[in-house]
Amino acid sequence: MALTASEGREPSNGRATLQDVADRAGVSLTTASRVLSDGPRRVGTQFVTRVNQAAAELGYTANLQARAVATGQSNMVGVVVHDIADPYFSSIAAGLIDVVYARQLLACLSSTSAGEAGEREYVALMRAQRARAVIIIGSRSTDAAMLAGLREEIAAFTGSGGRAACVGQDLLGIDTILPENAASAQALASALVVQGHRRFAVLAGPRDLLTAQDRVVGFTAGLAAWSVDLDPRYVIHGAFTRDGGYEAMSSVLAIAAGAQGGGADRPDCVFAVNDVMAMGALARVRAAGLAVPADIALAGFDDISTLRDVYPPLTTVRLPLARMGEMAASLILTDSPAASPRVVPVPGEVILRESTLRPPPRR
Amino acid sequence: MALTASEGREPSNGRATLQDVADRAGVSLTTASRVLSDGPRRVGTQFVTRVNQAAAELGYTANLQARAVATGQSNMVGVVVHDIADPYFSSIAAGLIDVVYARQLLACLSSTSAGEAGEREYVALMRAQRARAVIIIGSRSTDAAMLAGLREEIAAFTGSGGRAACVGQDLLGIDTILPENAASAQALASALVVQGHRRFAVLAGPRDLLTAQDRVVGFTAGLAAWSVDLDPRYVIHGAFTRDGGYEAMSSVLAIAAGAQGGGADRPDCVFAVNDVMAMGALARVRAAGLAVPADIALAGFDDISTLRDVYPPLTTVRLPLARMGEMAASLILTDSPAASPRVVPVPGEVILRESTLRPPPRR
DNA sequence: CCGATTTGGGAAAGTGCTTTCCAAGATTAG
DNA sequence: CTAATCTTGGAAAGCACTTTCCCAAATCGG
Repeated sequence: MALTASEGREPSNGRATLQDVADRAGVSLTTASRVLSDGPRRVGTQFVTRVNQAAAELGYTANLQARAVATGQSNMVGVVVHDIADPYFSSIAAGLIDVVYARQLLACLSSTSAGEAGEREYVALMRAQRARAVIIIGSRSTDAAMLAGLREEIAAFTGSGGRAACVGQDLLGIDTILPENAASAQALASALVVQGHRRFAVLAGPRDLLTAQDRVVGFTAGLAAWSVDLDPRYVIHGAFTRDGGYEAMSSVLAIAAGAQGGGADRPDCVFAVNDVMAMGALARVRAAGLAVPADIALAGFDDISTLRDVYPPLTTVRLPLARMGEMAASLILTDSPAASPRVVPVPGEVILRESTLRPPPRR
Repeated sequence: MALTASEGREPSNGRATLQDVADRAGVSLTTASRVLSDGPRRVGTQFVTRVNQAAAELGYTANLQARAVATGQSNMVGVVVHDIADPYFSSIAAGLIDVVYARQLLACLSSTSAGEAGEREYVALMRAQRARAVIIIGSRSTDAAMLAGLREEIAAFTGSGGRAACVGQDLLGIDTILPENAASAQALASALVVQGHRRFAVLAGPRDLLTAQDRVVGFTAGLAAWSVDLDPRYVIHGAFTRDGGYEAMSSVLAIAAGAQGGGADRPDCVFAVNDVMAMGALARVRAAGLAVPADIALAGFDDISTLRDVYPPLTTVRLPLARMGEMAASLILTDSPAASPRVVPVPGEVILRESTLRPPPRR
């Protein structure tokens, strides 16, 4: 009783402080700090053990926030993602987080899914947190005002010493991992033409989403290179989601049915600008009583791993998503920022599978 | 020239501090703080405007780390996830992050995928960060030592004022969102028996993963209720992944082929303890030249949204994943911890689709 | 064996913020 | 018209750390 009282109050609330450790070890705050924060300064062995023991007994853990304030540098990396439930984003994020965590840093995710202005807001938050870096994953829209706002916020962030990188479009003037959407879509188009397809439809995603745009443009160029026309009526815009793909496919079928010739005009190959949309389109095709690829061929983009075993196997463009996340993380974790923003192109790989196989000509 | 020099150095490095703002506004640090951190204390209007203007001119943003140190409470919530690229986890995380972010908090994700001791390590990190709460998503293994270590760390965390919750197994003695794995698997088993299936195989996942265990146990119980035997040879353990499902299905086919009767013994229905494994199994079945459900029926668990359009549509158990994430977040964001840990059971819904349809008897 | 250098502990000054406490001036009540 | 209360600005004391600076003791070279 008397002993515990005189020994000074151990913080039973659980929040042991460095001072508590120092007191218990009978050393100065300074010494305790030196022992527990592996700095360059050496401390005598008997003190080291005493401090360590005291820390262990008190269950002490350094307050990293306070440390960050004192040292002026934090261990936080912000990750801006539209929708972490989307396999595209979550795959990239997974690669990213692995690298970040391996470097003893802390990855904080935003969910911008709700508000679109959320990106900017989150970067601002990261600045307030004095985060070490921020990584923005995902496609930029073409909304100039929003883009300008985001750029401004990023400038403020980097201006106050933070690093920034982006996976997607090279629009922010920062280090960027840039999937070659257009080139890959073009290659895909070529491959499909070679397979024998001629009448195409494109489920083009949102009109203002650059990634989607690039893929459409590349695809169109690929067709053009083979002198294959793409009927503009068959470029259907919609959401970048499963339902978007479903709806857009509905439109394709409706247009085909409405055209003279009673459907003879129907495209023989549909390109959905991402795999998730392709799945929606597939569902719609089946709902119409048609089969892929027998009645209509279908191709996607991204090669989402969860969808690699679907039937029919989906022709698509493989992007090394996890690798892209790792690359982004590596970019901002290099010692010093490059003089000018680096842009790392990431090629996609056309993967031809059954979903675009030309059916043998009917006898 | 003279002016700028005499006015005092504006921090051109971008890191404006509250003191800078106060100086520029010609007020005390205290007043600036009161204006910029909406406390209860009122400040005269002319000072408010002056401080705000100064802050705007300097591009000042409060250092949240410092604020956290000063106030003693942070805005961080740690989320422990095995593999964010797994749609099961990412769906839960999405719901979680939405709620967390809506409450102006910061969600930090771990990636435990690498090391299994990572969970404990991350909780420790969260304690060091003085995080407000930690949420552990995912199945616990039965490794007693590891579990004890994690519990210990969580105790330290809650002991120092943090909140903790868990989505998955009720093993940590904290608030838990508990999917009714066993009951749902049991219901699934019943439904499958009603559909006419009799000879079952179970792709059981890792032996030491409780979620997997529960599903197996529930499924077995469901069969037993109908006096349907489950041949123990057909309970195949393996990884909780697509490849695990593929391998396990290989074993099933091998056993069936090896049995006397030349495959007549083959199960007519296979239950994979999660959807991702079911996809792997599906791939294996197809590789064997068999069809689902014509030759063999297949059921999964989770109803992963990305897989809702696969062919054949997968019989499964739907868990409201995003909702579960939201619930978990809500649990730890309530004002005060409950006296005893709350356990919120979440029922699953059996969803019968084509993958388990009994083929019409052959003529 | 003595001056020069190293070693290592501690006091104190930051780090960027909040919050308590104090003291003037402005209101209000009686 | 004075005493009692509000207001409201600022000085200073935290918060939990790191780090600089100082100084005593120990080591070392010649």
